[in-house]
Amino acid sequence: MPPAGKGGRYHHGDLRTALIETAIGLIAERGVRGFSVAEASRRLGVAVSAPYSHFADRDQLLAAVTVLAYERMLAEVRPAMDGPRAPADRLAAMARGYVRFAATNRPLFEVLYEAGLDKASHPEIEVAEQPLADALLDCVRALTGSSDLQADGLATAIEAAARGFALLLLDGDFGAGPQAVERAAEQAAATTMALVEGRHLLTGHASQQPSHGPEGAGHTRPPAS
Amino acid sequence: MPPAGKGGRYHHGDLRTALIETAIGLIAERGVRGFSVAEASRRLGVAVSAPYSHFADRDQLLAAVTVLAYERMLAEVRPAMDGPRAPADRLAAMARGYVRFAATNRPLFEVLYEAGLDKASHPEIEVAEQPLADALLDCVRALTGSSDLQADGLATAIEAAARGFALLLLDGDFGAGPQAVERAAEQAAATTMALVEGRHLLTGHASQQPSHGPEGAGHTRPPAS
DNA sequence: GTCTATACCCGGATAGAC
DNA sequence: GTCTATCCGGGTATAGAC
Repeated sequence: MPPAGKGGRYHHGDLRTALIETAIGLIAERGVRGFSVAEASRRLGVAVSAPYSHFADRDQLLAAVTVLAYERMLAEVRPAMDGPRAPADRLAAMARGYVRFAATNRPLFEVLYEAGLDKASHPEIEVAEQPLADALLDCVRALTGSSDLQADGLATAIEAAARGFALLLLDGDFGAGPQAVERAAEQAAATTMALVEGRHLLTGHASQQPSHGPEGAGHTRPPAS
Repeated sequence: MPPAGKGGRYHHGDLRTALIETAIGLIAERGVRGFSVAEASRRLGVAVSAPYSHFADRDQLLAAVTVLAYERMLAEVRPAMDGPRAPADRLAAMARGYVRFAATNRPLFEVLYEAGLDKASHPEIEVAEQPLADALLDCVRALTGSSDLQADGLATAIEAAARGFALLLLDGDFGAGPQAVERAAEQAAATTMALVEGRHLLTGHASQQPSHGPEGAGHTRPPAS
């Protein structure tokens, strides 16, 4: 998205898009918590009030970034599913892609889990998330046959491991640089293969029915929205 | 600790400790990002400046909470290591304990990974962290014999998976309530067993030598400190 | 050790002109 | 759609009195 129209003037260009891009850069530098609409405005040379013509509030802007993040992640992971490989290899490739995505799109990965958005108030996010979840489940089911119980357990274990590897990588536990990324990605892939091999041990199931209701215990926190 | 009416200064036996406890409660309600020294002071009925007699700044207070978090986590995980079980079972029990700790000490778990503290400026944190890392490695090595390469790979995979399960649980992906905690903990344990079984596939190694140096790539972010 | 008071900075969000 | 101006709230941290 080049600054549309009049050379570099956002005033009549696509400020909405520019805000999203700038937000990503800002998050890369300061983290989601350090992101502010005011600072984004300053960087774009517009008034601090300008963004509010495009987003109702700060959270709406972050939600838009989140949707973009899921789209890009899907783009990074999808190639893994289209190869003619065996299901197990496809799963390993998805894990690899997930970790690579986290490393090469740090701010986008970060916004997914640290924006603190209330999913109920931002339905677009769940929509954008769905294809990824489906892709994983499809792939797992191709492997476990009709055993839905085992499929859920395996899918959750793979998801947990991949996310864990991504976080360890971003925390610097693998060192820095491109080799670190590849080490982490390969290890995530290998872990996935190991989980596939030992999948007979994973009988548990993760999520309930989408029972969106106020439930029993746990201290829940009021959403940031 | 009710604010003694008005204007009356009243003496805590130990404001420092009270601040740490209050911080935990505050983090439970608002998250690390929502924690502020000012609010903690208000809750304790002391002046906003009082905490600065005990902590140089906000980060020092959070660092103290972090140290406490590692101590409590160690207390929750250690029993898993003392049982007379086989190494594999001990590892599974550690994973189970880790997930349970995350669920029953949410704010402490949160502060570990979201406080955004610069570890270099808070050496106490690394000290408190060490026993945990050692415990895991010892346990893994009892299993893999002298193959340090495989030991590292397995330890990292277990750590990644456990952390992933803990996060999925806290995100609500397992539902709510005590049964959700147990489901997640059991699945983390089962996943650990599966990883042990398939450990021959995990050859990668995670962290370099503790080469604490400014390294190559990656966009690092200036510490919050 | 704790108080009062203060200086200073930042962010979100709105009203109304253009 | 964007600007200017403004209100409002919040946090960090320090100085100096008690």
